[in-house]
Amino acid sequence: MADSIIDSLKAGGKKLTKPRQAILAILESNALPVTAAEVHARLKKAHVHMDLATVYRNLTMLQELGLVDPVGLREGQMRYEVRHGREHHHHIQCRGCGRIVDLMLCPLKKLTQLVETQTKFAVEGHSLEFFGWCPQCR
Amino acid sequence: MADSIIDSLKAGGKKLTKPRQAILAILESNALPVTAAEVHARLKKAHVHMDLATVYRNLTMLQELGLVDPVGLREGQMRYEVRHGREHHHHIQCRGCGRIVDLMLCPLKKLTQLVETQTKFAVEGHSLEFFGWCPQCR
DNA sequence: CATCGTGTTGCAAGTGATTTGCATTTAACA
DNA sequence: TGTTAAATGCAAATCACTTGCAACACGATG
Repeated sequence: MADSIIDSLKAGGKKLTKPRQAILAILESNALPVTAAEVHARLKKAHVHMDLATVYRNLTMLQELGLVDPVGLREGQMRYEVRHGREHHHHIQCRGCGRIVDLMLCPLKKLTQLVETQTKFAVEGHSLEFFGWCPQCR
Repeated sequence: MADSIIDSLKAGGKKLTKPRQAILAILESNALPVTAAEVHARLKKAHVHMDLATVYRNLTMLQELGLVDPVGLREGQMRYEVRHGREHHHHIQCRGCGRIVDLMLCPLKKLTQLVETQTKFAVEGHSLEFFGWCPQCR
């Protein structure tokens, strides 16, 4: 596991428990954002017994520490992906099969300033997701 | 109510029932996106009794017909707003008080083409929401 | 290495949003 | 006005997520 992750946990007064390591291992092995239920299922497949509540608690905590990013795709559930070692990016999801693909771009740096001027808000984040049809489902 | 809405309902084989009219009236009177529960509450305040399930069924149907747009702000519930008579736009929500402000801009026309080239998906829509702190909460 | 204090976990129960089955009603149109 | 498909109310169910609490496990310290 990356030192930066361990450092962040320590800085946040968090412990590096075995269940937590297992969750982080799953997250790090996944290129695409996963749901709590998916994390739970993959742990089970790896013969790691863990309560779903523990998965949720950890995902929430990791998000608060800024170690994972939430990804909302209007699915009725949240997805999460590790931030460590990856560029800030967005996603596109197929309306047919649900397949998710990373978009290695973010056009919103300039726009953020415009939004701040326009609204007087201090912008802290944004979500940008695309929906469409993948080549197979088209 | 706008003719275009009535036409769309008819084209979709939908009826213009009284409950449905009441829901559309609420939606049209709201500049900002509302939740199903909010619609239900405003109906109640206007002494219109209606089951929450009916509200949900109508919002889903109106979304399928493209008459309302879903707005996901990571609140654990969906919001909806009428599309009729309004420019395509996005939102910003305050992390402090939850206040939502319309952003009358969308920088994504060019980007959509880039995404299509990059992924071979046929892009059909996108969600773009900002989060931050409003002047009062800062 | 034993101890202690705080963070963590499992389990079970609880929420809150959204959906569904079904009997009854209603809009649209012949 | 009769017919029929769509729509509604009601109650129950589902689903994602959260919470209370007792037992447990890091990791700092002696």
